[in-house]
Amino acid sequence: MDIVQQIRDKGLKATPARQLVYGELTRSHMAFSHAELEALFIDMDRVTLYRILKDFEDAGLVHKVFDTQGSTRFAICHHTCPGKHHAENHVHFNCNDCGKMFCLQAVQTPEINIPGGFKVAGMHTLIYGSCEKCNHQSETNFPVNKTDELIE
Amino acid sequence: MDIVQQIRDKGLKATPARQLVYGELTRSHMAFSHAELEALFIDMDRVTLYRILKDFEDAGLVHKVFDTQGSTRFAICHHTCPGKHHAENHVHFNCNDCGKMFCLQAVQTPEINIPGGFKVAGMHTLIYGSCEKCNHQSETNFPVNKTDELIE
DNA sequence: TAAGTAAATGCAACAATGTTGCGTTTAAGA
DNA sequence: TCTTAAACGCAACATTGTTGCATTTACTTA
Repeated sequence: MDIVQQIRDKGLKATPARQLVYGELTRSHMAFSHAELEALFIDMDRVTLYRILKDFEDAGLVHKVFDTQGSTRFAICHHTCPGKHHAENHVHFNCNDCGKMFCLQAVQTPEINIPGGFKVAGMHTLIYGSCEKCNHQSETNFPVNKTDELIE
Repeated sequence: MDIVQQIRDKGLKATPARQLVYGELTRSHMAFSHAELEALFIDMDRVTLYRILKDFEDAGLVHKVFDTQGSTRFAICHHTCPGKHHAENHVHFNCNDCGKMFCLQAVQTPEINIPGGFKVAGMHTLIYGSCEKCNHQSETNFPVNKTDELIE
């Protein structure tokens, strides 16, 4: 299904700005910060971008996550989220070196038991370390080749 | 060991403000936001509080965590952290109702395997739901008694 | 216990991130 | 193509955190 239709299906108008943002997010498994998107779409108004991300989140198109620095990031919802209540039951990986954040769709958040009177509703799992690209670069210590660009 | 000595042992001067902050943090297993501490110590300068928390973090006295809203919180390091590198291998619980955040010292972060070329350095586990107090209040629906104040 | 000094504080100013109000423009259905 | 609610662009504001600098204070040592 095309991008325009996916946006419209959520009751949102498929404006050019929204198509750009949604397109970028769907094309990768990355969680983007506002700053990253702003740098990508330099003509886009700052406030408009904030509102697009908020609207997408409310519509269940993207989910909001926080990286190891506490910065807000947005990533596409691959498993359709029912409205504002995001399942978001997968794990995120944050690279300490390049700062990029990956959605590991395939990895579910683990089960965990906690003591005390806590009623558990869900959990966030954020793994950090080195992503493949950075990892590889630091080991080999010479410029990586073009194929590495395809990893993400 | 007393608070003054613990602060001095990290090479920091045990000023009144630092004693107040460190005292509050040690007395509970809670992770405090800057705003919560500011409300607690109304005469304390905003910037001073920021610097105290930063100094404590650098010294390994407290660790920084982020709650489900992405807000920064600080909690005491119960297992002595070597300088800036915090072990912080325990789980945190964030109450959706009262917003408070608890350090579950007894619960270690689970083991997890992830695919791809990621090199894992560590992980953050944040569980959310209802804390005992809020949980209990919503069930009973009448004012809780004084003993509930002791739960934390 | 007084003096010297590096560290900590308080204040003002600034920076980054996010929100709100409002007038203008535009997507999409009639 | 017309209409209109939704989205946008801009300015202003709010919150959170940082930096520079002059003043004060905790701790050392004499």
